[in-house]
Amino acid sequence: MPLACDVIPMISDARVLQPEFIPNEVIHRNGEIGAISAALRPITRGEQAETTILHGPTGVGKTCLAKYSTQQLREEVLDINTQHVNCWEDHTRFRTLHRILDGISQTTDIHRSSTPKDELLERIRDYDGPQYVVILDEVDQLEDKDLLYDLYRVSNLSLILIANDDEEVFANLDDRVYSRFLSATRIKFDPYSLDELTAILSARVEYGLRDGVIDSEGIRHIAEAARGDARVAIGALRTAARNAQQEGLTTIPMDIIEGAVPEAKSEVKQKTVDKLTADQQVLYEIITEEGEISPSDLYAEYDKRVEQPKTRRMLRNYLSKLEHYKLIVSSGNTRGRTYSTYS
DNA sequence: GGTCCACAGGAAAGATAGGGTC
DNA sequence: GACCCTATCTTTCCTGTGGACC
Repeated sequence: MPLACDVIPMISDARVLQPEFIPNEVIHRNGEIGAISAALRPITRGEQAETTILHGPTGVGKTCLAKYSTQQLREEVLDINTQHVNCWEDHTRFRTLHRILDGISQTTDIHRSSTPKDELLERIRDYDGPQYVVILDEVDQLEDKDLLYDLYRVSNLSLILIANDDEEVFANLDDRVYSRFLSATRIKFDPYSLDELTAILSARVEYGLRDGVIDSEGIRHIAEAARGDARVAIGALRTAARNAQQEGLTTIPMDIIEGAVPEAKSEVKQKTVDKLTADQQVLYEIITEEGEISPSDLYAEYDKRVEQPKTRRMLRNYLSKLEHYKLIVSSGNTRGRTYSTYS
């Protein structure tokens, strides 16, 4: 086996293997791209775009396509602003508004402690610059859904909303807000088929790895194991390439590919776990260890492990968050309820 | 059928943290 | 440094639901 220092690096462009990479050409989503472009087209005439809702399971390219479409728009329209807001991280009204203002450089004199959130909205309302496209990713995590109504009414501002389940987003909206979004363009994203995922991976291999590093059988194996989730597939490809390179190999053998798939799935899950608070992580840890556990046992075990335990009500909030992000799953009602890990 | 109890989740109030102003 | 204001987090209180038991 050649030493690592003797071999040419197999990764020619690591950016291509990153989950946040937006390719120059998106394949197998022509229908969805067309629908988003049509919704955004009014912007080319200086008008507000139609509100667009992208929904579907994780890893099907919703965020990628939203960003890709706004990039394409930037090439067509000289004067335009865009901003991506992750509502998991910026889930409060203040933070979301702050992030939106950040996209038009209006946050230098805004302070959490002294600027009322009403003033943030006023600033956005007063915005009279070029058309502004805001992508609200994971919009179902937004605490104050009335904000959608407020943003909807801002001229020069167009919304692209991204969620796993569009019904969940609008389930608890009052009629006034709900009616505004009835006419929005809704685009459903289905999981990629095996052939589609294979083609996506092949494109990444072509631009990200040196020739002959991985064969078509290896690519197809990753695509099969990813089960329609491009995020897992690209992660597995990245992991396999990295592991093979660390071993000083010039190609990626099948045993490394097979090991990379569960590792990539674990990495995807770990990224979500890392975003949890310490208390949320303790709950997740207990459920992972126990496999299946009743609420009362879970609360008791949590109390044992934490110095300053939160109230049961707070833990229920945490648990619903864990469930929403498919880290855990609950089954049964009232007394028969249990929590278990998501498989 | 009535009662009890575990549980989920909404609403409102309280506590806390961070930063500005004087 | 004390006070004030604000966003955010947490707790408290409450209601509704559904299974278990008599």
